[in-house]
Amino acid sequence: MVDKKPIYITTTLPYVNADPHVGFAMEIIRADALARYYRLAGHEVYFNTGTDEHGAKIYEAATNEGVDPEVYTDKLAERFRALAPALGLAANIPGITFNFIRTTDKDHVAAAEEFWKKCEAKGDIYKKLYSVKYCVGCELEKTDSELENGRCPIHPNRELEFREEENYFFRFSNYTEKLKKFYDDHPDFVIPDFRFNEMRAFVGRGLEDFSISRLKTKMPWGVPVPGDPDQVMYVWFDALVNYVSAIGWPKDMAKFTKWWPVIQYCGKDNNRQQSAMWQAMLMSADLPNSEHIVINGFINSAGGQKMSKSLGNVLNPFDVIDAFKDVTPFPDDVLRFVLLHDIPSFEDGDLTMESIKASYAAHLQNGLGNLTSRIMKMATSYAVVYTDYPGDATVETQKSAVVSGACEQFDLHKAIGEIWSNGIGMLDAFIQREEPFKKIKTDPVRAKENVAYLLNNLLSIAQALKPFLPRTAEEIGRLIRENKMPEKPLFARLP
RNA sequence: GCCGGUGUAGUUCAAUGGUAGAACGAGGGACUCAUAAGCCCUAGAAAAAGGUCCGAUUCCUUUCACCGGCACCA
Repeated sequence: MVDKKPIYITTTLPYVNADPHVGFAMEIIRADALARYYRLAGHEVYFNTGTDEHGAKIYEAATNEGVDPEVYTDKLAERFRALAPALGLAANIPGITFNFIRTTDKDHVAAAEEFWKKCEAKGDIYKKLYSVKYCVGCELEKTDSELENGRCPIHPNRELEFREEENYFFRFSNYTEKLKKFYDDHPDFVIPDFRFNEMRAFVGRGLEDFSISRLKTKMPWGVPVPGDPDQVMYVWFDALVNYVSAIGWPKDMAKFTKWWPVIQYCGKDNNRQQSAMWQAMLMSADLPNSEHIVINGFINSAGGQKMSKSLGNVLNPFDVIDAFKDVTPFPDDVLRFVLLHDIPSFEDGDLTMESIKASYAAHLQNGLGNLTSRIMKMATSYAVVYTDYPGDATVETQKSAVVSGACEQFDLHKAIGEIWSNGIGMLDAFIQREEPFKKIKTDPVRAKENVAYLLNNLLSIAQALKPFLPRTAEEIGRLIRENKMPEKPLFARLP
């Protein structure tokens, strides 16, 4: 067997100041589906996810609860760790190394410090006095984007104070030309192309240095800055390093070299950090750049309305799974299905509990589930087992080429859509056209050939579905192998 | 404001300089292997105005609407 290139896929690390939301569930499910796809294609795969645990917001939240940040983050990290079993992630698949990193892990902290030193040795880190805008009314620092007409929108009658603070900065400005060249040399670096264009425009305007540390007296919850006990790293700097520390950098360079570079999934609000800032940091540390940055859109509520707590339209991934637990043994696959099938790969999409139920009924209950039952009913009744069927190699090859082509372009929405439009629908039509259930009385030989053909194709659908709906695909495969009807409907009607 | 994008059936999307396709939803029909599922049929669409062209949904211009980006929120 030819050794295929090892594949390293990572999600961003969600900030643990809130429970997992459906947008992150989508990100991690897409990354998981891609990981499974590459594994099935014969690659060894490293799958990384985890939690980003430093920074002011977490420090404040912990303080408000009156607990140490360590205690607070330990609790929240477990909530995110629980996503793996709940979402059917590939945590125990041979050939896929599942890694859950916390930015508070000892190795990660050491890696962040080492990374800092590399950038510093390069001359890309310097200390600078700069002024932050401070609203006395809010008792908070304000960024320019938070201001209206140079004033705090909550306290427009108060003058902003300018407070001086000394922080470390990263010489992002050194990398304007290098990033431009890198982008030009890697025309598929950011996916989709319109997100890449945004980055080209951003870098094209010229880059400003950004701050990468905070005063420890104000915010102690961070990785210490090497050689300066008064400062901790700003959470971005430390968190981004996880993509290399997760695969052993710098202490296990053999492991690092095996897996790097990485395919990174992230939301559209993370484009700049991943595609520009992190890439400049890698250049500074003399490490090769990432391989691809894949940018997801957001999930909105009905009519494209943003989800927000105040509107009460926030969709919780665990609620979705819960809503289907009584009608199917695979409620996690229902969530995976709607996130992959109903949301465009690169644009924003809408999702509500109502739309999920409609999609479930149309595609899983009346589609895949029903098709499996009707085929397996005939297969068991006529004693047709799954070996020695005639097959239709041409059609199958074309279909799988479309699916795998779409996967390799990160268009998982297109890939799973193809399985429904050119797989399931065609088999239902075939049954209607050939009527093997009638033919069995007049021409049993032909009828059994028809059923064998159906079994063959149902199996190929199950194979194609493995990256997307792993448990369902496995169950359909089992039914075919063991020549059994489903004991209960795979996807029963909702009450 | 500047830059980029989008505007096609009730909804989500597709293709195309020459008859605009599909899926979901809606209405109807014949069947029965199946989860009253599935199959077949039907209805239903180019934001507005101008230009180029024999011919424009497609190319160009303008208007309108919506979306994204324009750095320290992770």
